[in-house]
Amino acid sequence: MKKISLSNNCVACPYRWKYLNLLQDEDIKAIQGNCLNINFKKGETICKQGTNVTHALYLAKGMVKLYLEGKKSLILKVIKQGQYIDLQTLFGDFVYRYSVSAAEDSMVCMINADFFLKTAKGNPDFLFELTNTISTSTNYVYKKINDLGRKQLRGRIADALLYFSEEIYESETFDLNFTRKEIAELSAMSTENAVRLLTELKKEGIISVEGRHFKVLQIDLLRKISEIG
Amino acid sequence: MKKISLSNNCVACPYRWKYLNLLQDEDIKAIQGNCLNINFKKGETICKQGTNVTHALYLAKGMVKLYLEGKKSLILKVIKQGQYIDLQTLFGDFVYRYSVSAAEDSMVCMINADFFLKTAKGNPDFLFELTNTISTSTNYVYKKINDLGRKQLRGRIADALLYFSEEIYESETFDLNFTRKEIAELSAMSTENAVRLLTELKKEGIISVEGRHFKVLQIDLLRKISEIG
DNA sequence: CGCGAGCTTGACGTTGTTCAACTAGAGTGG
DNA sequence: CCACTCTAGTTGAACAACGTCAAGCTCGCG
Repeated sequence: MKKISLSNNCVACPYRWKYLNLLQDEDIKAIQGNCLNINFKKGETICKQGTNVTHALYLAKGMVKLYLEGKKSLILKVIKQGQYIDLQTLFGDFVYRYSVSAAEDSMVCMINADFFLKTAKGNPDFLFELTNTISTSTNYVYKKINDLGRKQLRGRIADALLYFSEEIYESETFDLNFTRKEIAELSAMSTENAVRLLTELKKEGIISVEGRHFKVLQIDLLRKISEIG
Repeated sequence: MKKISLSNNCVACPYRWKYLNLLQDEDIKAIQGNCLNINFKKGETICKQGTNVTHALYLAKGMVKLYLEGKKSLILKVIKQGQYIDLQTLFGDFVYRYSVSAAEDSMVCMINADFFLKTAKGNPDFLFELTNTISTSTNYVYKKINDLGRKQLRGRIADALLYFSEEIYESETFDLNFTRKEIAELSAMSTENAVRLLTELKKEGIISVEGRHFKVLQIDLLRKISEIG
């Protein structure tokens, strides 16, 4: 069951977006009046591919995954707290190109879409940072195309490990909250091959794996594997 | 040899961006003073992966391809006249993630990057449309990931044909100005397989092909092939 | 007429998926 | 506390998908 509540103090919120301060306090308070806080448990769906955007979604706490649905899923990326989830949809054609679900218990701020866009339009500096955010995220997607379109399995699993280590957990050791199946979906391969390649990398001493506990031992080699594909 | 000239009448330019009119004439004239027109012959490189953005690039006339370099190229997309080429780089981290070259003789307007950004920031409505443009283009890239990450060759070649027919040439018959190798690079497959699949689709009566002259005969079937992957 | 680039086809080897079987651990109900 | 079941993870073997190699073909151009 989701716990829903009205936002009560966006101005002083410790989880607020780092560029929210580009707005005047009165604008922030107005947003607050149009904002709901919703709690999602791990695994719950936050938004669904093919539906229309009605709110700007800001991930205040937790972690979510963006993925494409179909016979088999493809995980586009993982988003950590402190980021918007759906800006390019909000500023695009309002149709979600992907689904989003909680990778751990998460809290999402839902801000009325029209109101959010109006506020953005009235605050160029704020809008400018939103635009930068969208652009940076687009560039990530280009990298993803490069990875999927031109690398073999070994390169792709290396990409996934580097992604977790460098982007998501920001540490050479991490406790992954994703299954082998999800690693495979992130790398666009079968679960079996993801497993095989992980044990291979483990045997070669490039990583160590114990269940969900990972450690990158030779990051240079991992980068090289990623490069040569 | 490139023909370079100063822009001389952006206000009345028949090739100008459809949302340029959101700027005041004085702003447009200021842009004009910071804008060069450059002609590229087919095949010439317009910008190079890994380099820094110094200008906003607007494709006034012609057609270009965006592609990732490497041992083998991967064509991300084709851009037709009337669109900006590098907005997400300009608003991102200023490093080109892809190379661009002319698919036919083209004219590009190069507007000083700092000046362009400053102007955008000072004109929220204009900036808003730029943001929308970037967002829409991001959504296209998600589709591309879906195509490359989850479909087999047959689905991917169908995607390429639909892309040319529906997005680029906007006609069921078209004279392609790309080689078989480039079709393959757009679909992330070997040239040989691109050829094989095209003749296959031809034999099945789904398309007709004579050299570079294409005709989509059964678009429903093509869409179905694209869907099932 | 000869040359080279783009195109085409078949044979073959590699890469990656699918299927099937098995293990370990976590939760459940008697 | 012990069967029972369910899910995640693992491994091997068969099979399909795809790329590479080699050869030949066509057409435009010098």
